[in-house]
Amino acid sequence: MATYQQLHDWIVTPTEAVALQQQLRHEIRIQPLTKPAETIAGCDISFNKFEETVYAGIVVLRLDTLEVIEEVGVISSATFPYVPGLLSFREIPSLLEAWSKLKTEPDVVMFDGHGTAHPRRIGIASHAGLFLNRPTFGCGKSVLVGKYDEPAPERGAWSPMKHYGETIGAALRTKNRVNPVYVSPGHLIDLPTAIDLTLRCNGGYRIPEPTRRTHNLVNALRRERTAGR
DNA sequence: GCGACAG
DNA sequence: ATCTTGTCGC
Repeated sequence: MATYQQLHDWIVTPTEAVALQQQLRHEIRIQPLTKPAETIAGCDISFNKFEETVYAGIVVLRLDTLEVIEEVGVISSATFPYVPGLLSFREIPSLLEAWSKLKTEPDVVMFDGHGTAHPRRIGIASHAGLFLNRPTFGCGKSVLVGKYDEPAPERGAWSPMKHYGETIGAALRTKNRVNPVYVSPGHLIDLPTAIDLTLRCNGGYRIPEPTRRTHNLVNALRRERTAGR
């Protein structure tokens, strides 16, 4: 089974969560990959509004063919509320449960959210990367912080996201004439590599395959386990 | 002080 | 995030 490091407790108050981020941000490493990646995993959770039950899942695919190698889904519970900037405290606990059930060890992990494109430079992708101790990056559908110039309309075009003068990520076009996705490194990876991997996960949709497939998985799980109430 | 605000 | 049908545009 896949393992991870339990760096700290998840039962914290919003104030303590921010303090933890300020402490953990210094451990994040933005650098090229140490070894070429052959497999990539997507992570996501689904839930019914107003309910604490969450359906978390992870789908692992081969980078060259995008064929699914493994997928796991778990039914868990999220106690921490959704607070902009503190998403990791709501989603990571359940995702770690799913992670522990994996038989395969993904070379890199993609998250539905941001990495360094965060007010304190430690979004869910960066935070999870520290626990998983492996390359991670974020690919979100909307911006949390940062400004950018509209990239060219063709797939592959991108422009840097800036925040307080620094480049924190990129607005990347994954499909012609369609809104861009927002890519940012999480941990043990750099922006150019994160952009490259995102483009390599093309399935013809705006959302890259790891995230898209996982989203479908957890939604199916939620609906079947919620069908009759 | 007034907005903005990943999923 | 989730709730939902049709509709405008390439």
